[in-house]
Amino acid sequence: MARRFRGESVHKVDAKGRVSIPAAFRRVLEECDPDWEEGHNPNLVLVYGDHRRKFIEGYSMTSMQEVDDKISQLPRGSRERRMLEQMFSGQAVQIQLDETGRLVLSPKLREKAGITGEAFFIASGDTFQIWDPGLYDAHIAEMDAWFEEYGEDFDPLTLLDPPGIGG
Amino acid sequence: MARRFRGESVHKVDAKGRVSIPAAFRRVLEECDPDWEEGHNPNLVLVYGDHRRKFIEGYSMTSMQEVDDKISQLPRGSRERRMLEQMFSGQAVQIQLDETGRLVLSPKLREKAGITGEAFFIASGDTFQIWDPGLYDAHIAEMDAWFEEYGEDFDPLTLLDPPGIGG
DNA sequence: TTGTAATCCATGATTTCCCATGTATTACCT
DNA sequence: AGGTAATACATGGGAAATCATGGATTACAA
Repeated sequence: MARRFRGESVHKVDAKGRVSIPAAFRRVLEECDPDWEEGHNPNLVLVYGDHRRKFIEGYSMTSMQEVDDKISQLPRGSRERRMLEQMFSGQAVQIQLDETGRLVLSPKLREKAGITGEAFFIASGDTFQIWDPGLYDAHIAEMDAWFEEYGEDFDPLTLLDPPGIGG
Repeated sequence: MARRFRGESVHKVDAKGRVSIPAAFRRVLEECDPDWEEGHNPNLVLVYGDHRRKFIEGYSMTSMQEVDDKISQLPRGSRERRMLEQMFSGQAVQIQLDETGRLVLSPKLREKAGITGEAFFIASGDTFQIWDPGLYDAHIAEMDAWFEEYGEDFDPLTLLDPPGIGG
């Protein structure tokens, strides 16, 4: 697995749909784009297909490649494969960052994710997510509620070694 | 498990948020950064987590890798995994020490940990923690109170071999 | 030609880098 | 052992590069 994204931040979305992506994310995209070279702009893939998810998912070229490889190992014509191909091929766009590290979220993408004036970026392993800040807050609140079930001073690290899974 | 951090100390935080980290910690970070080489500066990951966490946790690259690996073994999309990715990818930053062994705590990080003019560093196994000195004192007091429950002459080493858990 | 989109330029705010200094430690020599 | 030189550290200040963002300009296509 290539370098991972880290961090979270909010950026303005202007009238043209332009948004800066976190500078730290650019470094990862550059490293993970086999075609990238110094002085040029890295490519990435935005996946918006899953209608149950209210955010856009950003893939570096190498992590997209990993997904593609896995998909092509599924039996041709299988329901699973067709579904995944639709999502990662059809309902996704490959784009290139511009000179100043911005990308353009088309009206369709913005509409899908409910993004208007601001976009919230958050790393998630080898991908990152783009949310409407308000929707993300709601999402967090949900997570928190679930979290509370574990008690006040619960340490998430204990989730790393779930009982019953030999480590 | 790679080399462990040892020791504790207090360092000034300047107006730009720069702090020296304990020199001994640097040696560990260097050894535990696969990309590090003599004359360069080691990388590390700071995890600041959510509002419940009143300190910043520093990971060497290898110990972060261990956590990442464990996370990627959890089922994709499970709440546990999402929770952990949020914390270790989203609420974390990868940074590099500067030439003089300092790192920069961004305003967000300082605010999260309540750090102002000074930062307290303390080793904790294969990670270390960064606290506001005052909050750390309070934390210690709490720990002490809990410790008392075990009785005055309790030996902490006995915690290493808890009854009922085969070693 | 008239909107739409991709480029190019501009700028204030941050962040990084580079240099400087005083002090504490260690190494070394006599 | 005592003194001195040589490092390694902790900390500060300013210059330079990067970033986030807005506006204008040019290229394109309906």
